[in-house]
Amino acid sequence: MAAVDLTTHPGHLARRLQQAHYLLWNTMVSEQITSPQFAVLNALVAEPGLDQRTVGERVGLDRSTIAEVISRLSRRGLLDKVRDPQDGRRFLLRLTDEGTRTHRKLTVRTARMNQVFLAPLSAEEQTVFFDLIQRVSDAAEGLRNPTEPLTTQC
Amino acid sequence: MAAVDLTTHPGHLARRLQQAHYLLWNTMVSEQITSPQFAVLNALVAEPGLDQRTVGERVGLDRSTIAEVISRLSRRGLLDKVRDPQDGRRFLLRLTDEGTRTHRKLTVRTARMNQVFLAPLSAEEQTVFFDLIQRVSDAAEGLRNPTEPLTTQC
DNA sequence: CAGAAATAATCAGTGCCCTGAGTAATTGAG
DNA sequence: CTCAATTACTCAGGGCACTGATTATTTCTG
Repeated sequence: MAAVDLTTHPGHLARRLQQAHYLLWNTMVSEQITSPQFAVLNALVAEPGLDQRTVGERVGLDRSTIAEVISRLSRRGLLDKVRDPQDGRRFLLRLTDEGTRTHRKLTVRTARMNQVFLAPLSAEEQTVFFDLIQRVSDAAEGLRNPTEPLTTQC
Repeated sequence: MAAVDLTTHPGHLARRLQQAHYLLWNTMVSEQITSPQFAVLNALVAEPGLDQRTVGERVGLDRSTIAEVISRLSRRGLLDKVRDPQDGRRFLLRLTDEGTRTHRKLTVRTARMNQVFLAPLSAEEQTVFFDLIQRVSDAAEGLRNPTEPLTTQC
């Protein structure tokens, strides 16, 4: 009797959107490489030699998850992990040739998939879609970090 | 060099949006009950006595995931599973009093959380936000089902 | 320089999410 | 009525996502 309408719950919509994307990715892009894995490859194409933590920051994955994703990519020979000689805590990450090839191939397919995925929206609507989601995500993320830029002096 | 901009990739945005929601849910709604679990409770408030598969359909969870979620809710005493006397394959699900109380309590908190989550958007923008996400999700979901309504005769 | 604080990575534990294979019960066709 | 197809659920297996605790290394401070 007191049930709510989940279609007005952004969390539920976000989950459904991600599921829909996951399924389309599997059929149109790759069954081997997942979307988060592609994001990691992409980050390392942009900035080779990043350490694990920073890659996680770039693609929005926490320390544990990024460790798993990287271990899978490494096991498949798509990237190399080497200890940073400057800082023995870090591992520096770099794509292998195979990793670079995979990224290039998936970039094309991903673009096609995004077109299909966004096809129900007009060009203007797509812009709004990106803008709204990004604003909500950024704001929510900001709620986590206790707004530390308030360090006036010290 | 050939890296792409992930902020124009709906899949990446969807993942970030869901993460942001997950974190806010944990701080503002509950650390015990997750958003998918709440969705199940909500479905059973609307339609008590549903079977497991149908609940999954209502909230958008596949057979395996819904089984896990229900088993957790059942373990916590929030719902009861009883064999359907009419059909021995089914389990009929029904909230316990505790489950109903939990749903009522979380409904209030969820509404508050949604307000905070959507605060960066104006009222009109919120409407557009729901509409766009829903259209994209529905369309993608439609790509899965091979449009079987095309059964002309047989 | 030595001990304390901070940092990068790992591990254990929980939960969500999907597929493919298997089991038990029901339904449908011959 | 009997056997095959269908259906509800379970199980095994892979991957994503987070927290809290631990380990190794570096950095900061007295």
